[in-house]
Amino acid sequence: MYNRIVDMYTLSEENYLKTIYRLAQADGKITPTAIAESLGNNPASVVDMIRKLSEKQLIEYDKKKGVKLTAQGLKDAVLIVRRHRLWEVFLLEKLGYHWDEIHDIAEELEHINNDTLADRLDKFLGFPEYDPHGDPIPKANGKMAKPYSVTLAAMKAGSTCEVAAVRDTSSAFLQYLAKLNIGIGTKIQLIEKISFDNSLVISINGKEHTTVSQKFGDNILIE
Amino acid sequence: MYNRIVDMYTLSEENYLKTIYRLAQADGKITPTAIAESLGNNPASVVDMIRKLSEKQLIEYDKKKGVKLTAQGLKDAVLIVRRHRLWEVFLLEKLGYHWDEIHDIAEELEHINNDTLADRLDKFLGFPEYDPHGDPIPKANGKMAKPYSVTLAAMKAGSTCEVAAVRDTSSAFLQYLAKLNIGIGTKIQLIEKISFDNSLVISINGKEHTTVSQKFGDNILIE
DNA sequence: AAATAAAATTAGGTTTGACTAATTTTATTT
DNA sequence: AAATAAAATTAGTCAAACCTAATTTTATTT
Ligand SMILES: [Mn+2]
Ligand SMILES: [Mn+2]
Ligand SMILES: [Mn+2]
Ligand SMILES: [Mn+2]
Repeated sequence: MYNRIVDMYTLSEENYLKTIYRLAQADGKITPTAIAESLGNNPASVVDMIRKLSEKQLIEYDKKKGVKLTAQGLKDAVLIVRRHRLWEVFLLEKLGYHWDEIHDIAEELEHINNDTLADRLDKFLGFPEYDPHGDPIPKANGKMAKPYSVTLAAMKAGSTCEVAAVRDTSSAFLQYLAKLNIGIGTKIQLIEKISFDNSLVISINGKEHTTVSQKFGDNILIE
Repeated sequence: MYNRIVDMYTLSEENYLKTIYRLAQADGKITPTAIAESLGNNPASVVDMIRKLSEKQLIEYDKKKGVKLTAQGLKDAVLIVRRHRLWEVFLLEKLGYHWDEIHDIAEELEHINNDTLADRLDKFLGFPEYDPHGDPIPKANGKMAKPYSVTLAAMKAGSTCEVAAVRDTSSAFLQYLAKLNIGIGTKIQLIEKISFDNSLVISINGKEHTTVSQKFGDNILIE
């Protein structure tokens, strides 16, 4: 049995695959508009690419069900995500970048492909399980740990948790976290939920209380 | 005084700059045909790009004198070369690639740019002076050691040398060298030059004699 | 100096992946 | 159910970076 010849996708095709993969992690159907927003492209352009990727059998598009990755598309998307997250670990751990600087560089590095590059990098980094934002790194076979999914905002008042991952990886959010001294592994106690607007009063690493928004709490994933 | 906004060149522009830089190291004028051959493109396409790069003031083209990099073009080309050679060191030393596998991957990595990436990589690698093929690595300011230029073929019979660099970095040549147990630092004694075709009878690391072609000798640079 | 060959250039075309503007389809309000 | 709004799609355009084929310029032979 012959394997498809894969992995000679264009940069754009790869970015679309990865975006569709990411949108598929959330709930709801994947529409041209959603993809367009996510990539900062025009929906008309997305429709073109949907056609192209459908012809290549990497996705299936049904008006009702939206866009879905095929088995092949999923396999390929996961490998791009693997490369992205491995490079993020490299940039942070080996080159000393801060966690708010690595995403954009990894966005380019992820497209460099070579039979063994990801696997060698993986080995060099000591086979990390999670990237610097707490996202699981797919193994060469596509398997990976289940992503964290419980948010700080969903916790009940009084309980304590440990930060496992961040959902939003924008500089704005990550720099705000840095200012608050919050990183992966930080212990947070939820003191009180303000019922008016769901603001959260928290204690960071046992320090004095701080108030953060619901949006903030929605973007912190806990163990 | 304002600096030009640089470093947002396309992949193609960067590859042209680097090729022109490389051709400038050799002697003779740089013609559209030479660039075309070097890049595997059609001369007509090269003429297009010569126009584009001229407009951007990265090169100057004179029918008589051929293509020349401007001060700005040279500066930028050298930084691309810097990235290329640093990544080659990384791939060999950190990821364990063989020296005949690294060029093609570096050919892609060199285009990834970020204010501090090259400098951080440089530091991480311990500020290497030479890449795995013996080519000097430009510093952030553009300065670099003088490239090796004396060839094995130019040596006089009887003398001994140490391999400092290879001129040809094709897999074919590098694998041949590996088979002969020749690498950077290998000691070679030139036993005899066959006057008929300039073949070279050499002794590698003091071992028994081997005969190699003039072309071979032209592509080995010595200390 | 002609003739010929080689190199450079022009003209026109293709593909990829964007775009805008117009239209059609689908969903939401009233 | 009609009206309206939103989303999806089509049609046509554009720039980048390549190409081929034809032409012009330059270099080399005879
Ligand atoms: Mn990307
Ligand atoms: Mn990440
Ligand atoms: Mn390159
Ligand atoms: Mn090299």
